[in-house]
Amino acid sequence: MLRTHTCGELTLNNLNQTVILSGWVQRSRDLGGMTFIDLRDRYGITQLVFNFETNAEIGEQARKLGREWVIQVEGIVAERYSKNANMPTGDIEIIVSKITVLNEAKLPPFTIEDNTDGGDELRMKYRYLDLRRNINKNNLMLRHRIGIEVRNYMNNIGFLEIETPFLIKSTPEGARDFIVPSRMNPGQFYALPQSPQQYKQLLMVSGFDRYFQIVRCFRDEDLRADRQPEFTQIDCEMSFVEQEDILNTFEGLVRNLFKSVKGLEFGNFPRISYADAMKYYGSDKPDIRFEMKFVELNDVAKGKDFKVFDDAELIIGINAKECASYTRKQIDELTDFVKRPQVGANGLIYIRYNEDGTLKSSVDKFFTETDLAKIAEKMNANPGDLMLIIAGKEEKAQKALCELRLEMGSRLGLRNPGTFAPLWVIDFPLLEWDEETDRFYAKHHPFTAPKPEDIPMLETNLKAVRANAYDIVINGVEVGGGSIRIHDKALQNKMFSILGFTPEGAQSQFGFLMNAFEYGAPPHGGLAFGFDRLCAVFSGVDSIRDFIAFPKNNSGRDLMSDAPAEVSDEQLQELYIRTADLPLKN
RNA sequence: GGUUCGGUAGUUCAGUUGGUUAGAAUACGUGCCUGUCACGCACGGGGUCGCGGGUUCGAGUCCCGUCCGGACCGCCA
Repeated sequence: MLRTHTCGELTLNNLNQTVILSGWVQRSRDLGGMTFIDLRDRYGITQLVFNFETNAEIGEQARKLGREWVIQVEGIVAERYSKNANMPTGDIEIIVSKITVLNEAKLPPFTIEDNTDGGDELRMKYRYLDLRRNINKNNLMLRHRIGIEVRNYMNNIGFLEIETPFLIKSTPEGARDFIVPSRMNPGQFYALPQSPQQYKQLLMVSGFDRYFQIVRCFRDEDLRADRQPEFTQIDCEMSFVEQEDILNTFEGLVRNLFKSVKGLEFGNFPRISYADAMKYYGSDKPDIRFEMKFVELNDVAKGKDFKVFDDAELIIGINAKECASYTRKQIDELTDFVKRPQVGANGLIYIRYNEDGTLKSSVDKFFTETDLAKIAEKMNANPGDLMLIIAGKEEKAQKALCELRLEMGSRLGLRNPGTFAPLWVIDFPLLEWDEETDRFYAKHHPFTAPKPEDIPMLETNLKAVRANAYDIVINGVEVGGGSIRIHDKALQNKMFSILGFTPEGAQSQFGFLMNAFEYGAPPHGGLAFGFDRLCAVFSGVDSIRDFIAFPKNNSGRDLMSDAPAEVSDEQLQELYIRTADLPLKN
């Protein structure tokens, strides 16, 4: 037997038992007359003790053990002289009588400790070692926990988990597909799914009225801390439902996750329309852990001969409570922040509402104290507050002020990772105009149903048509989104034509789905959660990589295996792929 | 495609205006130490300053190029 117990379970209840433990040497402390070794496995750490007075021979063996060696020990559970209240096994230690070295280990390139000395790159290269650390281990355990809770909950309310194919047909809409050459069909390619979208709709046609799947998805787009080329969705679809049914069902799921995983109770999630989200937060995924809503100032700010304001399409501000004491330097910092190309504002105007009731601004040349007081009143500002104002084209100003609002929220400590503010964003626009290609794109995807009351506008005002589409947002992170789908063939054809597909083009891209819809498609809709993001949000961190066992870096590389890599000419020849078109190196 | 930050000991970093033998912490090794748990103390080994070129009497430091990594914008229905 290699072990009788794990390294995390022994307590005073096991006193005087003879036990066998196996694990990794975390660290040793050699005090001369005695040596302590921390033995680690997935379950915890147990202290081994070696006393040279009672058994010098085994003490000598213990001294030779290096970091991360894999060992097995046999010994007796004893009560500690000096206990360690910080660890679950801190009351006991093992008086070891026998050591077996199961495997020696090279010195790890970074220390396997909670406060490791390793940098990101190195830890990625040796990811299997990094996963020995508590932080990563706990993240993967949380992921497992959430996955189990999702499956239990969905099962309990009648959902079936059904797998869909990974080798599918490429679709031109949306994200770039990863493509896979077909050896048996020269010159032809599969695509890896960006999501099981069309298959889950086919399952609705098949009558599986409650489907879900925890499934890997693939998108060949540039990466971020919260975006990986392969990621996992909790993909869900339901038949015979309206938007309200879906929101309620999945709000139930999220509420249950919060309760079972975090022990938190929530009432009904607030709902906000896309239009209001943009108006008040400048974002379709607002962080509503704090207020600081946008206030539109066009009527009180224009007409004072200040060109920036008079020329602006939109003038909006936020009220940073209790920030009137901000120094010139701090305000300059904020100005630089919004002027960064990524944020894109041309400048920042401030109005300081001093404690004595006077008003001081960066535009005093154009605005009298009375003018400023009007703005202050509109922004609900009080003495001690600092108003920050951005003007410009509507979209640009909203985006910049959104960034500034989040920055101020962070600076003021209003974005506590332990606080959770979920909400639904609903009534998304159906279509999005693309200047570059001079055509409409589906904001969500081409199967999204317009709101019934907006259908007449498909003939008159495409930009104003709203969709039965919705996102669930937690703490400013879009953790899920979905829509009611079109199940009416005529409406679907109308959509394809608006999106610029010829009937033949639509038939060749989506024919199998369209054909299926002729055989009795039920009304249906669904939603997909980003599983990795959900885990990250639950932990209050930004990076989903921390919740993926073996993630890619932001160039899409696996630093550990060094994928992607070149393949042999033979492999390429089998696939009828020539290398001649590759960019030359050097 | 773009913006920006970084690359110096196993590791994390410092390195002033271009100037003597490139430092610290930690890790590692050796010795001492009987209650440690970030043990302590002493000593020691450890460097292609990412790579290539240039400027200079002299380059870790300045310039050009290049490779690698991080963050972000575009992109991500």
